Amino acid sequence: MATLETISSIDTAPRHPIRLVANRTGLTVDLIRAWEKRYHVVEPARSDTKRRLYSDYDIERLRLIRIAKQNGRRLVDVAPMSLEALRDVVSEDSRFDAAQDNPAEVYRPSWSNPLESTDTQDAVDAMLFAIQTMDQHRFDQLLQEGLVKQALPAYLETVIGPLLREIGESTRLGKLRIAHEHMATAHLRTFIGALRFRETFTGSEPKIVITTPTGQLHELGALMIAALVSVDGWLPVYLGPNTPADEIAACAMQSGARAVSLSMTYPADDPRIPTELTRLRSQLDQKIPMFVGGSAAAHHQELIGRLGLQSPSSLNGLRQSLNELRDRGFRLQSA
Amino acid sequence: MATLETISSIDTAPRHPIRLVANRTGLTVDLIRAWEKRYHVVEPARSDTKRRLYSDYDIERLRLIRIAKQNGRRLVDVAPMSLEALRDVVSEDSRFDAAQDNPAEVYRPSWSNPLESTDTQDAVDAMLFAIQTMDQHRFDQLLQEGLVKQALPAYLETVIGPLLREIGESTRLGKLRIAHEHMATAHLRTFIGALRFRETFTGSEPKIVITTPTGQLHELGALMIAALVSVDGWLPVYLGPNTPADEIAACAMQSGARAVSLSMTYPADDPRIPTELTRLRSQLDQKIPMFVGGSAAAHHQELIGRLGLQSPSSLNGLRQSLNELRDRGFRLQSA
DNA sequence: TTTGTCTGGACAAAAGTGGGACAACATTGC
DNA sequence: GCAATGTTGTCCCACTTTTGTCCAGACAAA
Repeated sequence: MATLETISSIDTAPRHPIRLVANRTGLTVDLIRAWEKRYHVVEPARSDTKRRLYSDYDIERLRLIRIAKQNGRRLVDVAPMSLEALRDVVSEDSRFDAAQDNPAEVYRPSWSNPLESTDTQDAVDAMLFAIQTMDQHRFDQLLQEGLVKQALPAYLETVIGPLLREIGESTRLGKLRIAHEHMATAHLRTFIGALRFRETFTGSEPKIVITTPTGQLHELGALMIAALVSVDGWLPVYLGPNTPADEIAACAMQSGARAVSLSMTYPADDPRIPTELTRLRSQLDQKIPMFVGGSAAAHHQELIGRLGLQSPSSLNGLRQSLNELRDRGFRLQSA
Repeated sequence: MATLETISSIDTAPRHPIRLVANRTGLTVDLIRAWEKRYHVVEPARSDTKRRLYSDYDIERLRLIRIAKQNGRRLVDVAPMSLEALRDVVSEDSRFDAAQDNPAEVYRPSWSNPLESTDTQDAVDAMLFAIQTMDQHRFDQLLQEGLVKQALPAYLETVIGPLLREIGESTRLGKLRIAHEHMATAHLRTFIGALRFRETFTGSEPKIVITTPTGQLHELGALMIAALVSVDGWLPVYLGPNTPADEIAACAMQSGARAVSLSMTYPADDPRIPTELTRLRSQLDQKIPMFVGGSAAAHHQELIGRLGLQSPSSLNGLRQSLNELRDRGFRLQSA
């Protein structure tokens, strides 16, 4: 039974080119070579033409060293360490980081509680009050009520959207606790998700892949879009948040989607966004339009223009574009 | 489970001209020919006049190779690979790319493994098939149907749990793409979330805070617990995934919860877990029991014992503990 | 006739290699 | 506080290997 030894061991077979190592570790090719030259951080095997060939073990080492550096360690110190020592160092550092948290604060409601919600601002305020008082039942009730008063698209644009913004802003300012935000987000996830099933399904709807790119962990924007487009006779293929470009492309192909929509909110300047969008655009059939929305889209105007993506300025704009696309599709099919 | 292998087989009938292949894969015509000449990447059949005729299989190969190249692989390395090997390589790469935050949702409850009757195994297989073919409507239908046949607690334990495990495993093995897993996870999030609203609400239920600790991003285990306990007359205060210890404590205090339940699955050895659990236990009223479950709980036995946490070995065990707690509470209140 | 594909080869761009330079920054010694 | 020294990421060069594009002339398809 060699299991105990072998389980945790990492493959030391050399097979990965330097470019792949750079992709996986987030280091640059130059840097990997420089580290090797100076400190022998890793000593990769070579191909018969002197190309470096790295093992999984090497990659893990580099990854850990990078994290150690981010935690403030010096390269000279960590370079000669064994994998185990590196793991220890890294986990010790992150343990320390986790310890510094924000202090608890006294809770005091900062919104009044408008019982009769006349206009949308009142509706949002009432919901914020319910969130702050952790009154889940009331929150659900308000969400349901609002939906009765307005059609879904208007409701999403005038109530849910502003509500999300207020929640984010209030949490940032400390008016809401993270716990409140979490509870509200979880409820909204359930609520908006359930909306999609209200529409009947005929099987002939055009499909649209909806998700967020790698690094974007907030899914509510995308989920709102899924709910919205299902009203207009699209069938959303909803993938949740954080989907790699390759997977989005493959999904669009397999499902035969006619469009792709991405939502980006936070972090707005994630360096992976340009790469991912470019990759997706290049892998996707040119006839399939890509829509990008969300607050972070504004930070990538140039890229969006260069890649020829569509970036509607509002949910309504998105609806209109999709309606046109759908109708154009119908004409094509019948012609 | 031969189904999963067979349905993914690809047509090898040669019929596509090179131009179409170029359009579909995003490669140029010249490049496809060059790859063939130099590395025999694909060896298409020929028409009677020597025109190349590609099969769907060839196209898939070329598509995968293109993606592998974008991931940093060298053409020489990937050219001789089989389709399966290519799939492995590509899915491995996109999993470990600098993205590296989204390893397959491997939900392996430490607390279940009943003998799986053929009935439920069939149900799971049917769902897996729907997922693989991206038949969302069918998947929803199957989820709903299953719920009619069994009571919710049994359904969660015998169908949903095993399904999650199979999805995780299949994705790891490359039988499912990450996109499939994402779609399935998103649907399950919606489905399980909606279950909580089936129960009527009297306002007198004891509350239980349910979430996952910092670093644990997979929420389905926690959400299942929320659905489960609402059947037994608890009101879940559900916070979604990744909640810091301080926030959980504050939430328990504000809502007046009688218990806290945490789900931990991946990563099992996150160094933040001990810190967070210790912190939470110390901030929480000693009279409030903490339940921890999920596959990662097994990695922290010693800690769980030291802190005096409860770690039921099955969903049923959790139910029983909570029922006792609830009834004890009633006696206390009426006394 | 016009357009597209085929073969084989030529050529050029991209990417990798070893070596070194250099600026920004941190640390040390005084 | 300041200068000297050490650390580290980035860039440049000359050269090799790998990979993408282009061309010419023959033939096939529309």
